[in-house]
Amino acid sequence: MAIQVYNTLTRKKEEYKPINPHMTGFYVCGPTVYDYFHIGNARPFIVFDVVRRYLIYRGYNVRYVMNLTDVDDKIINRANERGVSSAEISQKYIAAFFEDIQKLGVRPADAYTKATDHITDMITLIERLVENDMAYESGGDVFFNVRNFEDYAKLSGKKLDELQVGSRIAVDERKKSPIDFVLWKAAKPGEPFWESPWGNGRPGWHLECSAMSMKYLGESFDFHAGGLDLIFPHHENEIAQSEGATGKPFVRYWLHNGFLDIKGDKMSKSTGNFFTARDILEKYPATAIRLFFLQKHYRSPIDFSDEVLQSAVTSNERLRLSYQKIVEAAGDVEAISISESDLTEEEKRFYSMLDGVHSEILTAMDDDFNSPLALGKMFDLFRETNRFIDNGLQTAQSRQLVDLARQRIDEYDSVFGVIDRSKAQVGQDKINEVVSTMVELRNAFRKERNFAVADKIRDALADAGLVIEDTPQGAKWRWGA
RNA sequence: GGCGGCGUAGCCAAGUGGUUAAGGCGAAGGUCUGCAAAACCUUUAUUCAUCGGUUCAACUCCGAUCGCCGCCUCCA
Repeated sequence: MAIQVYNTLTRKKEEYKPINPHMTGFYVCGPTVYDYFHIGNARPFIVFDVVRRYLIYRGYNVRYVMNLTDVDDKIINRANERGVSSAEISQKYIAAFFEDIQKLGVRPADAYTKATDHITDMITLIERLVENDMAYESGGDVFFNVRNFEDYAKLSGKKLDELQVGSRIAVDERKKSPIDFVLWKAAKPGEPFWESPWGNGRPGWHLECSAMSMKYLGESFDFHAGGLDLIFPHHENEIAQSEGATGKPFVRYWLHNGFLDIKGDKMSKSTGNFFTARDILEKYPATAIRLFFLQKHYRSPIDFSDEVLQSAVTSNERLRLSYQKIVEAAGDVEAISISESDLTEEEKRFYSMLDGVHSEILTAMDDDFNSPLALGKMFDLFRETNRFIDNGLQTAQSRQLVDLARQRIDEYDSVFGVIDRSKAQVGQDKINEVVSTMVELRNAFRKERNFAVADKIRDALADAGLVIEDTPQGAKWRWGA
């Protein structure tokens, strides 16, 4: 079964066929670094990283590139507000960006490309467009000549005559057509600028993505992803700039994630209706935040609420504790091969459940990365494995099977990253000794059936975030949620 | 106005022309426990916004209605 992806360009699911069998090119629109990114911005970073991980899991050699847009009106405005340089602003928020995605468990891209490092590539691209009569200079600015690019609006499906041009932004009178967009902006006082054939200036918004994606992934590549709102104009204009210059199809599959809403409204910096990712990370574990996102399909809108996030925290705890239980139950198993004929009936059932879940998870993810369905199957796998363990592991084969389940879970979680392993180890420092002593004391009181004191110890530890569990193997402690 | 999306249990959420409408959270009961915790078991949608239509058969396709949301030139 091949992977099916929903392609915004064709508005249907298509089978994924690599352009180049040796390299899957994947470009994701990254941040404009003028502020901390908010939890809605985090969605594409997380979900497309998962898409990329899944492609890798399925054997594709993915080259994953993300831009850092560090020249832009918003950065300049922010710099002016604070009386610092644009570079200071962008450096600060690039550093913050890396901190935040790292905490969110997003794997690093193969390349992060900064717009300011690629000015000459952008100028070259504009020159090609001018040569092709796809762009024209006017008063130090260079505009894309939309009327000369036949395929314009093929991604967004808009009709040029019906675009309500100027509804939000005043139309520049130097444009040949109001729908033309700027490729190069002449320098204004107090703004960063670079030299160009059209005088000093700076690149327009969409240009860096065209220039950098083609530079690192080739003039035609497989995937380009970003938020729904980027379809128009950003990605539309990228197509125009790229194909207008090369005459080749730019991107095969366009992927767009749905929005994160707050009480039904889009989370947006311009309205002040947002929470930064770093604030949310203060309150919730990253694996719970990931689960929150991945339990909904990436193209659907999500309503952000503490209630739903809290339920993700609870399910995340369930995964975390069950995983630990599975690891402990498997113990240090010897690598013996499982021969099906030696298995008990129950073991056979478990073994075939493992294979059933495996194919269900692959089928789910193959179908346009249906992570909610796949995670549902993973919860099934946990429940079945817990039950299998609870029924008692009599044979070496049984423990071997549990270990196989553990391996499978590790595989799946290499894609999803929803199991919190940060608390897997009980503390190794002084706290460990203190807590162990407390637990021993409590055991002593329990033996004397002095439950009042024993419970008081347990309550005190609970206040410190520690959970005591009395198991058949004795009392254990762990960190709570 | 143009284009696009959505409406499934208390909440979140998969699904889709015909098997019991996944899974998670919550709630209730049970096993285990001194009590808990964790885990497991059972229960929790005769029904998929509403109304029509197509069909042997629709939650799934078509139409209408209501409600919600996004984009329409620098927002993920």
